[in-house]
Amino acid sequence: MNGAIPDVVVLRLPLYVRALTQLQDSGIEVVSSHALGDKLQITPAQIRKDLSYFGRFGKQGRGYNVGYLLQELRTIMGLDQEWKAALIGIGRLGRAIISYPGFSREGFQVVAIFDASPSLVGTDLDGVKIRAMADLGPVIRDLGVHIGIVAVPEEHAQGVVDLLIESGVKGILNYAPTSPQVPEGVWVRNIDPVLSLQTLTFHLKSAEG
Amino acid sequence: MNGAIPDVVVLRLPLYVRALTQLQDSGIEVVSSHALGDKLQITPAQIRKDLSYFGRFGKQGRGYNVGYLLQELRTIMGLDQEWKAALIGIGRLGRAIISYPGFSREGFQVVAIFDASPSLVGTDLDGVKIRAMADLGPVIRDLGVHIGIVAVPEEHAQGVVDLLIESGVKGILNYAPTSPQVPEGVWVRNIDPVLSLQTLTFHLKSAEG
DNA sequence: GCGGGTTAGGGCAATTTTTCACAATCGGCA
DNA sequence: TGCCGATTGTGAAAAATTGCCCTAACCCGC
Repeated sequence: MNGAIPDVVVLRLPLYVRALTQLQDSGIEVVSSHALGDKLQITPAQIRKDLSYFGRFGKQGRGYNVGYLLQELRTIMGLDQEWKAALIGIGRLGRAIISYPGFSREGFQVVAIFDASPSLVGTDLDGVKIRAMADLGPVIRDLGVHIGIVAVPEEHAQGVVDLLIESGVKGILNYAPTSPQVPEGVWVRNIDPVLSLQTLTFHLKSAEG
Repeated sequence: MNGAIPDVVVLRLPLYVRALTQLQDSGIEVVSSHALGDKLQITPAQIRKDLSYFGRFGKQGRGYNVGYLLQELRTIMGLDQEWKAALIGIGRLGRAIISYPGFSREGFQVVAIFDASPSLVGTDLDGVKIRAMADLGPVIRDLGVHIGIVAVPEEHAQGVVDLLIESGVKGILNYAPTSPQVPEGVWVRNIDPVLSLQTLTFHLKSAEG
């Protein structure tokens, strides 16, 4: 076993956490790879293989203890700690993001907001001060921000990403409709519902024809 | 060559369309697989192989004509037509979705909104009437809705998905934090920024330790 | 305690996906 | 016109991912 975990596996881990949390909320204490697979439409073998990258969490003849596995996975993924994020761009999209309760509920706290518009800088939003882009580097370092959430127009996205990386940020959640280039050691996840819709239409069109 | 296109390929097609559109807007008329790969951080070989599933669009020694390839890809993906979507759930998230201009700009039109709250039913939002859940089936069939956008709380998501499928919808964009189960022939794409953040923290944690 | 039924873990095979390598072809230029 | 550098398209190789299957372990009921 070498230390590297395939990215396809990493992408599935949050699904496991989410499903296990649902099971826990329903009062279910034990789950088999088969039952979990049914829930997620993933084969039991794949779930067992994925988990085996990190250790042995199950018991033969019984399955996995939901609470235990959940706790282990949360630790593995670093979800047992708070993560500080900075939001860049507070237009319509940025406002929707900041008012979305899901982030803080899951341990992601937006501790700083940046925007290029001078009229907004200095005002407050949900108790977080809106700051000037020029202050991005120092503020991110002072506050110990781990993650940048990019919600600026496409044409500014790469510049903002570069700034974030320069300031030491290693993880970026990008809502701009573009694929930012980043160096080794920086991770980006892109959120673009339009791309998802477009993969849907491909299938819809294929099914019709 | 059999007709089935791997899903990994389908997931990349919209990236190509997006990048080509950017190139076109910059007035660039020809692009090589290498240049396109640089932009998207995809290897040139992979781009060529992906495109070769659908035909031969390039010229040796020169590359791809941006406008031509874009048009071909848009046709292949069905982006040369309008797609009708129904939004289910008009809470905070649903409002953000309806006010997002990116959908209509890309040819996706929200022609119906449904919500379970009686106080909202009958009112208007951006010129689209909010309707009762009980009307979902008939309205979807009457209006010829292709895609359902699910923005209801997690506990209602599966039920709404089932309703949509029953009404003949074959493509679903799901914003609820859960993995709905669907039969063969129905396609779902899930949007959950929290999952993306959690894959980021895994890498961030690994990099630190 | 014992036996039957169940299920994890892990090696290995099958499949899928990516990358390589090269012949064929194109445009431009002398 | 004919050569040269560049780039595609594609079969084959390599790598990655998934699925299969068997063994060992565990629970439960008796």
